Amino acid sequence: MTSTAAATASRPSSVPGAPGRAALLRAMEDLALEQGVNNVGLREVARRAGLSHAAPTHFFGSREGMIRALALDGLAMLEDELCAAQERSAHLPGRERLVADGVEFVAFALRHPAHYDAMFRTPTPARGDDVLDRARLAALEGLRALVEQVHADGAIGGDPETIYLQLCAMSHGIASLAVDGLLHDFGGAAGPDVIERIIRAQVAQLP
Amino acid sequence: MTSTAAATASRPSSVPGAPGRAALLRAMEDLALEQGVNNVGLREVARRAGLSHAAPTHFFGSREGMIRALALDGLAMLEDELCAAQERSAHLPGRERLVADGVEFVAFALRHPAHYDAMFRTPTPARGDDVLDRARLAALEGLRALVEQVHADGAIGGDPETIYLQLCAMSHGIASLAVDGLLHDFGGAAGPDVIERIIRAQVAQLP
DNA sequence: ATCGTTCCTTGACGATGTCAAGCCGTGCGT
DNA sequence: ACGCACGGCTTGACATCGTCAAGGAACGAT
Repeated sequence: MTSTAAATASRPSSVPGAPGRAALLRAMEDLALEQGVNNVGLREVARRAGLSHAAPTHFFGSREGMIRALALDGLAMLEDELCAAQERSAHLPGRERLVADGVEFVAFALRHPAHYDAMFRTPTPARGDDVLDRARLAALEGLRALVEQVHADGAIGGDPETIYLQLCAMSHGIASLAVDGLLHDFGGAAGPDVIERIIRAQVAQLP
Repeated sequence: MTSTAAATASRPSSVPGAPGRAALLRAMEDLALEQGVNNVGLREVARRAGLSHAAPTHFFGSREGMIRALALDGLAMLEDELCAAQERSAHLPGRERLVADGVEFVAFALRHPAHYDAMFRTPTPARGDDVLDRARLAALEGLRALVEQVHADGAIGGDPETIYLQLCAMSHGIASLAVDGLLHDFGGAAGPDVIERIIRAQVAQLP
């Protein structure tokens, strides 16, 4: 029950029980990609999903609830995709696995900017929401475990906790800049492979 | 001279020509601190500033223009404060100066979260705005120059461009997480000095 | 045939962003 | 002294928005 309930709670877009709900989430993602998450309007989402103007409020309770739903959706996706990336790179040496995880994290943000915004860059629904906090922790648990394992294997030294935070901060920083189109600003003459270059440099420097 | 002219141009809130404008900017900062930048409403700002409901549109043209004004205001402040921090730490060894600059950057974000949001975390007015882009570059020029100087002094090795980007990404990442209250989530048992600890670790690892 | 659920709509409310038009004091030219 | 342009702001109106209460249609179970 718990697993089904959790899956249902965190990925409501895939349950067939409420067709309109999934349509709304899809429409919202489209709109968020076009005009940014905090410019999406409930009524426009409903219009695009072919439903009445109050359908979003019905399903999500409020505008904030709708963004929250997108965030939970995205966090479940990120958890899956980071896990898959780890399996894909399981045969590589320790530091390469860290690079792969970091690159995958930023790539996810660029692949799903609307989701990423809702997940980590929309301060409003972030405060005191246990479900959301837990989902965020769960999505990153893989990275944390990887750091500890690579550390245990002796491929890196130092304090694993600090290193995990460094990687989180750096990945989130690059992802945020990239999603906002600010990397080019900051980077000046930076090519398209800046992201991997920075992450690689970062991991190479670890003690 | 340049500093005065730049401050006047980029900090219109301080010119006495339009008393209402400064009052609006102040009211907006207050409101943004309470409910987040993208939840501030023009009418509520006007109300709090004691002006009519259309005063903000008169001065800033639009909601987006008002956020842009807050961003420019903040960028000028950041430029000044980073510069001051550099002078304060000019006598320290190279790496310590990098730490001081990074810590000051994040401290600024925590001291002025509303400004920081408008400056670096509000994607809407960021696209294709030369003035804003230029102001962002100018605000960070000090950090870039510092990295190059410390590199020229031989205190760090590697590619200064990459290192500058690393520091930017990391600082922005920490600042974003901290402003959103997510650092505690990610950090688990992290104390209040996490920020300096991460930055210090980062700088210590530089080649 | 009636009940209960699920899924959604209708209608209304106050509040918002934006635009056009106008008001009013200060300073300046004449 | 007088007009007059200009900066600084207001008034009023409009479409649109988020939210809420109430209700209805489809549909399986009883």
